[in-house]
Amino acid sequence: MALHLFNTLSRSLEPFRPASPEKVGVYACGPTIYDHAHVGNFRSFVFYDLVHRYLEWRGYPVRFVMNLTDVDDKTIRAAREEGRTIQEHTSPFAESILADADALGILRADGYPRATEFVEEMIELVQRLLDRSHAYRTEDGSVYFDITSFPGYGKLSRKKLDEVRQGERVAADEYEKDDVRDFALWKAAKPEDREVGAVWEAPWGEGRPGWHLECSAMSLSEVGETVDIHLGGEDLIFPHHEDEIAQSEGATGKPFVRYWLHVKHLRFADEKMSKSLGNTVTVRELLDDGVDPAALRHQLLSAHYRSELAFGSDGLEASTRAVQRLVDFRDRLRDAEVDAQAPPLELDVRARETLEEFRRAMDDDLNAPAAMGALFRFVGEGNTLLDRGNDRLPPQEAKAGLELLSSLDRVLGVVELADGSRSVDASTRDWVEERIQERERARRERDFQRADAIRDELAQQGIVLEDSPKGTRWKRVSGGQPVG
RNA sequence: GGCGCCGUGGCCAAGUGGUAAGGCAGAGGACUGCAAAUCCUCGAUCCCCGGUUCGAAUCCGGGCGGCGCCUCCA
Repeated sequence: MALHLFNTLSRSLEPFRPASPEKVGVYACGPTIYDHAHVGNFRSFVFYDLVHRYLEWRGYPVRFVMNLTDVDDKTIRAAREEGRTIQEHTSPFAESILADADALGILRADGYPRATEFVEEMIELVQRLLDRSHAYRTEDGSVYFDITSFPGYGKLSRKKLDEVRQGERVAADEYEKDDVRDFALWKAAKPEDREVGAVWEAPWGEGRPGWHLECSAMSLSEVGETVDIHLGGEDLIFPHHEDEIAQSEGATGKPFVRYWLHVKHLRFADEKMSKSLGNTVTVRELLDDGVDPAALRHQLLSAHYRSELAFGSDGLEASTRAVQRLVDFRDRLRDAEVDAQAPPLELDVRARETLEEFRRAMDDDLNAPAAMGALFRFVGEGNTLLDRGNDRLPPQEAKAGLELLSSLDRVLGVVELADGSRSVDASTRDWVEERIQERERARRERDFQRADAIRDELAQQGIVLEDSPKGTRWKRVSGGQPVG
């Protein structure tokens, strides 16, 4: 079976066929960088990363781009409040968001274009739309897209034009449009735009780009006229993506996007997490509170992207333990005794089966929860087999098992993250070893009170001991209590 | 009002026609000095009511409940 994706455009599962085998172009709608990103945003970004990683795992050459919106109503308002230019205001947030992305093990994109870097391209795009009579200028120097000039308008969101409620938009809009449903390509400069440096020169007057123009311009120049996959949150379907299609196809006459994928919202305290509802939690806050980044990543992958994900501390707690189970199993397998004479456990057979199950799940519209189900089934059965074999197995089986784990983790990215936050420096290592030896002496003398005191002391530092007939093993675990 | 989604064991969550993956939590047991890790055992008539079918969590109709979009939003 080949990879299948649910295309919002057709509302159905379609086999994935990129326009060209040479390069798969992916454009992801990124954040507006006027504030720190919250967990809901990162549900999307982690999903984008899953797409990125899975396409590469599947062997596609990928060009993956995510934009950063650094000029719009919100950035302008926020910059004014701080008395800064939009540039000054947004730059730190771009850094903060990329830092959070790193913390969650998100692969770097091939590019993070910012709207303000593509104003020239946007102006050209507007000009093309004017030339092709898809747009018109108004007296104040703004430019609007004429949606009646684009017959396909509404095809993504499945809205009928005459059903769009018009009253509120008229009241809310202070510009002069021919038709209230038209949207701005270029907004004539206002004093508050000038204050924060959000003004550019254009043939039809000074102003700034409209709401949706940046994605079209950057997508066209950074990925190409036809993008294979365009990613975004479900809230962007209308009007953002609908307008992008109109602009882009209006300008190029070519299909803009082959596959539209939209992520459902994160639910937090029974409603969607969003800034306007004021129920957001930032990634930064969670990490500062000691949440294991690997657990957060695991949690964000634990529901299918087209389902709502109920976010909360119970889930984070469950994910923390689930991640530890993966790490423990990997360590157990890595430390197992390999011996060509060992009786076969057939772990390699299970590894092959698991790989197939994993691929089948991911091929089915990137079903990460089902894919992780296959992984955990392997862990459970693997533990049983190792128990049976007394942690001794043939080398090729150990190798097959470890390779499977690392292969699946190239997609999931959970174990590598967990390893990162569990690393221990040399001096701590020495200290731990020393304390363990001391505890061993106490145990030999059957001074269990003292032995337990040492164990507790280590536990306070996040070091957990596991006694076994082969000696005492130790590991670092993630500490801290999730909030929410 | 228009469009759409969802309702699976205590929590989270796969499965969408052949009688219920997985994670977490819980109970009992094995192992352990005690733990930890691990293993074994235990738990769901899949919101309700009808219908289609040899057979439905899965399809259809109705109901109840929750959520999203229609406006900035991942």
